[in-house]
Amino acid sequence: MIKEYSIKTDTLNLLQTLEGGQAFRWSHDDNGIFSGIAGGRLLKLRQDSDGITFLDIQEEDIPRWLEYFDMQTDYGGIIDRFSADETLRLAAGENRGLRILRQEPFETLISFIISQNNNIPRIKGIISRLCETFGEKCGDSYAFPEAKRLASATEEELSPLRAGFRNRYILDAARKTAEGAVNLGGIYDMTYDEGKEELKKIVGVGDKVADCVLLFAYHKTEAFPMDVWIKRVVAEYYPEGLPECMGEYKGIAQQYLFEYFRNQGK
DNA sequence: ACCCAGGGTAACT
DNA sequence: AGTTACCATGGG
Repeated sequence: MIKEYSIKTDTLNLLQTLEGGQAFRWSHDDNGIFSGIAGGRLLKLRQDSDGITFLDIQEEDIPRWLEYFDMQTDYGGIIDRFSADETLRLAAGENRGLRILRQEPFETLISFIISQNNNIPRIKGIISRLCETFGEKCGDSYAFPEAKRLASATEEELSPLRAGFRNRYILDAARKTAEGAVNLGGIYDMTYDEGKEELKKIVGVGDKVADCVLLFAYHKTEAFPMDVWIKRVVAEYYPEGLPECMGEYKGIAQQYLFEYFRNQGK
C-alpha cells in the first residue's frame, strides 16, 4: 500500500539534518519537498510544524526510515544535559532539530574520504557523479554503488568524477571492503577504538574521516570529528578540554557546534 | 595570483 | 612525537 506517514516530534528538522553536511545525497524543491536515496531506496518527505511526513511510502519501508532518522534516541534529554555548558546550550538551542543519521557504512566511508580538503557543494557534486556513473538506477535517480562495483573500477574510470588525488583512496576503500580486508559489517559490534583501528587500515582514512564514519554510520557518539571548523571552536571555547556534560555524546555536541558556528555570519 | 575547503601521507626534524 | 610540503579541483 502507498500512503503518507506522519511523525510528531520537535527534534527533527529536515534542513538541519539532511543538508547540514553529514549526508550529501538529499535536496529539497521550492515546495519544501525533500528527496533522497539511502539504502538503495528513494524517499520523499516534508517538514510539518509539529513533525515530518513521509510521502508515497510503502508500509514495509517505514521501520528502516525510523532507524535512519534515529527516532529511538531521546534528543530532548541530550539537549537538556548539554545546557550545563553555555556555548553548547546556544548551539543546541539553534539546532534543536539536528539529528545524527544512521547511514550506510560504505556510502559514509566513501563520502567522507571524498570530503577531505574539500568543500560541501563540491563533495555533493562528486558523489552525485559517482552514483550516476556506477550506481543502480533508482526511480529517476541512482543509488550509491556497491563496494564490489567500485572495486572493479580503475583510476581512469574515476577521473571524470574530478575527485583528484582521492581516486586511489576510493579504490583502496572499495577493494578492501569487497575483499573483506576491512570488515565494515563487524564495526557495529566493535568498540570505538576497535572500529577506528579497522577503518584506518584504508589508505586515505585518518582520524577525522574515521570519526565521521563511526559517528554518522555506526552512531558511535563518543567520536568527535576534528575538522577545520571544530578546531577553531575548540581552540577558542574549550582550550582546557571538552566540558563534562558532553559525556558519551561528544559527537552529537560536535554536530550542534559545527552547524552553529558554520552558520555564523550567514 | 592567492587562499581555502568537514584531511591524509610521506618526508622531514 | 611533532611539523610541513604536497596532493586535484573549483569557488571566492
